[in-house]
Amino acid sequence: MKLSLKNGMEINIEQGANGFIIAKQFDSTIAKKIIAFKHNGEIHDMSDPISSDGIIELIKESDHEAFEILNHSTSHLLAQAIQHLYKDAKFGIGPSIEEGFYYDIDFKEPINEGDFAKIEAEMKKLAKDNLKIMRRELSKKDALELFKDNPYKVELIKELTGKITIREQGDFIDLCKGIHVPSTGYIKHFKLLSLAGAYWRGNSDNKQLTRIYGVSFFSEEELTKYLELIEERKRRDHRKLGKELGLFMISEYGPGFPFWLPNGMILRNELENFWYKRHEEAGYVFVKTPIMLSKELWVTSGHWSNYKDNMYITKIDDKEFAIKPMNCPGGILVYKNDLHSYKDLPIRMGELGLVHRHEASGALNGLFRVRTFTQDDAHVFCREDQLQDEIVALLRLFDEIYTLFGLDYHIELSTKPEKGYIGDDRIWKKSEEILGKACRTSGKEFIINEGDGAFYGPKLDFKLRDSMNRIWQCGTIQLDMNLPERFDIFYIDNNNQKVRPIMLHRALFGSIERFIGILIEHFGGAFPTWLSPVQVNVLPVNNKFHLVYARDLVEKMKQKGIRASIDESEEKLGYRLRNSQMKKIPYTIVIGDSEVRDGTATYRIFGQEKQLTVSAEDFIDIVIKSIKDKARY
RNA sequence: GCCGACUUAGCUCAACCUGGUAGAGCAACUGAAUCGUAAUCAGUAGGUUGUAGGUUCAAUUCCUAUAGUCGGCACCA
Repeated sequence: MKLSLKNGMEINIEQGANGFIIAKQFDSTIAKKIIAFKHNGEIHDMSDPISSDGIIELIKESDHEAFEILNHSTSHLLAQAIQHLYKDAKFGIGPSIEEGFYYDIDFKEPINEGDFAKIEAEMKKLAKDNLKIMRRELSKKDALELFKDNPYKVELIKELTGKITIREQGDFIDLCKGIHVPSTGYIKHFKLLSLAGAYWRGNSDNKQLTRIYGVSFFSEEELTKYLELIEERKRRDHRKLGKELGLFMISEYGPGFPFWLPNGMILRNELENFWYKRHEEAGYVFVKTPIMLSKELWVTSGHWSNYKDNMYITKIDDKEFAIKPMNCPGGILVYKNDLHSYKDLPIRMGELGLVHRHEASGALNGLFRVRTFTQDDAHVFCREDQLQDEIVALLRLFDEIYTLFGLDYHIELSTKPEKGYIGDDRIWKKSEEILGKACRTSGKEFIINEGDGAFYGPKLDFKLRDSMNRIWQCGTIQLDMNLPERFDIFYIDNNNQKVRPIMLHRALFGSIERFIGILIEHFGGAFPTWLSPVQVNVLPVNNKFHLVYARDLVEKMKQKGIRASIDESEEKLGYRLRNSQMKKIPYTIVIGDSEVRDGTATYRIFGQEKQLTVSAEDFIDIVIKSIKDKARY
């Protein structure tokens, strides 16, 4: 049978026992590298039956789809090896994921990472056997019979309709409609990475299975590269760098409650000052609301009924109070403190608000997930006719600031949840449209996250991608249809009528703590000059002859607002230079005979070996410009 | 909260499997060396091995509990 390839070529396909085998006429080297194929847009196994019309696109090793197919196949190989080594193991599911694969397995006896070596060895053996991966279809009844000893597969089969697809490789059979490589021989370069508990079907009421994570590549180089990436992530871990650079600490006396150390405070203050300045320019006013407010307020806002268990509660004179988990009710009280005319709107009310949330102990993670953090919050109260412009302005501001840090991002529009939401459908639909339209007006692409909105309104979430290719949710723009109603806020329109304003919640960094954590990892601790705790480090070659000039230079820099330090220790220059580099100080300058004689400074920038000599004044100007431009260096 | 692992000097690690009261490097301190771009040399000090129990003649080591941390899961207004 002949089919046309996407490039116009015609290829022969042959009907085999399981369907069709493609590309007989390709020479063996090319054919080997074809993993699967797309037919009319759908991905198929080499053994999938297809109709004889349509266009075929071959999926080769280099395609991302092939990576997914390989990893999914590797998860089956893992399961087969486990089946050989642990007779009582029962299998859940084993999909491919963004960076590899996992398989959820119910072990009779717990295993640990020490067992990986022998599992990998068994996998290698099975891969070497080059078992053909076969597809078969069964009736539901036969499938239930086949998997009768496995309650997990039985549960899955019961929910399926029509023919049940299974995969067979040697003595291993799995329920699976996914796409696979033609045989286990394709699986050569893989590694088991970690072990974790995971609830069956993601539901915490269910039993926890053991999840084994791994990753698989088509070449040893790719695997090595990936393992190096993991190492690099560990080197850049904000918890490690935070300790090394003296930015923050977490004491066992306060799990989830970070301490800010002197260097971290400098960074944080710079960030906050910048935030205030930029928002002031954007027409914001600022408030600070109390971190503890009475229970009634939280009952009114609805937080008491929704989040009581995650709030810290205390008593004052027998009256219940709660530490705020959000800033909005405080912001609303400020709004209600005045009567507002339609001419006053929009009111953009910013607050770096300290909030506390009782997060589950297992959720805590450095600065990324803490129990107390500062939201760079703002509440925008506006008229309906102003909403669109407000959102467009926010999109611009967010874009400007994320770009400043060199952070790529994408936007997700989260829409009305299935249930538990408030407000009527018409307003939801309209709000969702406005959010989408604002994105399009700003030329921002977005993807829709169906049903993922907050119960009180739809939102735009900003997901940042750091230099390590990981994604973090930071910014958010949320429409609130709940609080204005609950607190009965209004403005007076031009007919002297009370009108409910629209309320937007928005955060750009999300949490200052988390954002700094991201920055630490994104920059690997080597911050742009304006954020660096120490911006210039001065090394006199010899304390006898060069100290006076060096101190004088440091003093001059300090007067210009540069954070300069001097290393006067009686150590060799190489030693002090090394220390300076380890602290990732942007500029290190060396002062010796020639600098003192000529009134110059010889400097090198962090991470570079090049040395430059300029006049002391020029050097100061270079640093000041770097700070002012918020440039990397 | 759940599953698994881990916790030894300020930091990074060793000794634990097979019980006999802990070692190294860096940092700190003292001294010598005064040196031009990523670690000069020598010496000193530093630990009731996370905490609480238990087993044992003897526990850093084995057992139990507990706290914290890490990898995930669940959660994330």
